[in-house]
Amino acid sequence: MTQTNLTAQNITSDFLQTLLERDYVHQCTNLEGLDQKLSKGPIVAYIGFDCTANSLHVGSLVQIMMLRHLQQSGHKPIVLMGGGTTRIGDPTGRDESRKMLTDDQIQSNMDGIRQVFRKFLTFGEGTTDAVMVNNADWLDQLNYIDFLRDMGTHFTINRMLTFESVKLRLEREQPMTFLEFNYMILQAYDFLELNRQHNCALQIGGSDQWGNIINGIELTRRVEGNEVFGLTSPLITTANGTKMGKTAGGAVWLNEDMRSAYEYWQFWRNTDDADVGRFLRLFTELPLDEITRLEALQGAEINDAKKILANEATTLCHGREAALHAEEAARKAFEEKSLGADLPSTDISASHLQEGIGILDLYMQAGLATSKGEARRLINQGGARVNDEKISDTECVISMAQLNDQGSIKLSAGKKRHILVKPV
RNA sequence: GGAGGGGUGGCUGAGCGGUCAAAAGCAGCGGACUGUAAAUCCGCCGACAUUGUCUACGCAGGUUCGAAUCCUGCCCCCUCCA
Repeated sequence: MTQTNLTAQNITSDFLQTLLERDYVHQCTNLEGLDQKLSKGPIVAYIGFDCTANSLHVGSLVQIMMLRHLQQSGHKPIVLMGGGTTRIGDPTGRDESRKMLTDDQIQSNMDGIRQVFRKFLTFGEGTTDAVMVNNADWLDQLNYIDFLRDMGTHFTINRMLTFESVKLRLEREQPMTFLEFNYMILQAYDFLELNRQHNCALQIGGSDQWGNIINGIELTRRVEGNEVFGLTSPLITTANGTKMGKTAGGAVWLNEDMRSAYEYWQFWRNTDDADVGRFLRLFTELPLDEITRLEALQGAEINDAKKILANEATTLCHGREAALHAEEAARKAFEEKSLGADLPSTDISASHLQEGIGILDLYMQAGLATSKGEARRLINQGGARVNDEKISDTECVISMAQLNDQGSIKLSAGKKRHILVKPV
């Protein structure tokens, strides 16, 4: 289980070639072996996803993109939904056990996540079509004693205690329950099961999954005598050291009903200068020479590269049309400082507006402030604008009179947050 | 079961009878500077109400003119011992 020298030299498979060139690879259990296998013909590979929320966010995007590249290289991706393991909770990187989710919550989360994958992968019955499976299908039926006898013998406590996820908890003297301790065994069993059912030969995951992946590989070898592989991606951080994907409004969700295409576009548009090249490689499919050119842009010109990054990334997730809309809305809002009909909008009762709505309430209804106090602060500090006119009176009333020609009112909070209020 | 330590605002973490809506840092928000970047600087940062009211320091009571701070009971967490 040695870590191989990670260079694109001597690599013959398209898939690994792409991954290495674009910096997707952190560690691989056996790069040469995997390369050979990939070169001989289509293989099946999987990535597991938790069902802890009803959408994935950009934190999972590297994983998703790897599956996409896999499929485009002529291999078969399996999206493993952790319907069963989500009931346990992965202790990796956590100090506390996860709160329990009900089966209903898990089910509805899975439904939401499924929507995301349709955008990035082609599903179906063909050899390279993606499939989605749920580990609850096999985990839920396990018989405890049988499972212990069949699988338990392949794991030693001695070794399990050396895994990072366990060791850290123990060292930090944070309690780890037996339930969580079993997580790695169940995840290992997933790999074995997928190898049996689908001849799956590769598990991909984030670098924090290394230990879990190793366990699956070893279990599969011991039980089936099959050699399977593991590959991890680096943890993606931003230039200023924070985990990528966290933003003012919380997680950057991939489902459009949780994060509009406009906001998604804006997220990429606001990428740190230093991250532009790396993100273009990871999150777009532009050719490498084009990326090299873009990331070399200096000063304000790098904004052009950011727009391309935003367009490409948004296209992958929400479609070309939505991306262009978002770009146009942004152009109007930031470059022309005009109203921007494509900005996100919110509805408001027309009769309410007839009577007039206090500016503070309006900001709250538009979601630009969470309390009147916050709205008041915004106004007092000069960050509030209605139709691009600064508001200084916290008591002013907004009515139909403020409607612009498009029949809406543009509300701004600061320089970046804009929303159109439309009477209904 | 025994001994000790602790539960404070989104987080970290001070306060240990009034001057505490509660230090400090982080996060967040606004402004300036810029390139819708970074760094930096300034301001704000419980709620409602035009400076007063209400809600807040694990939960429930009590002492006091007055408690996050003292007392009682309960819940939860941690450490050590058996």
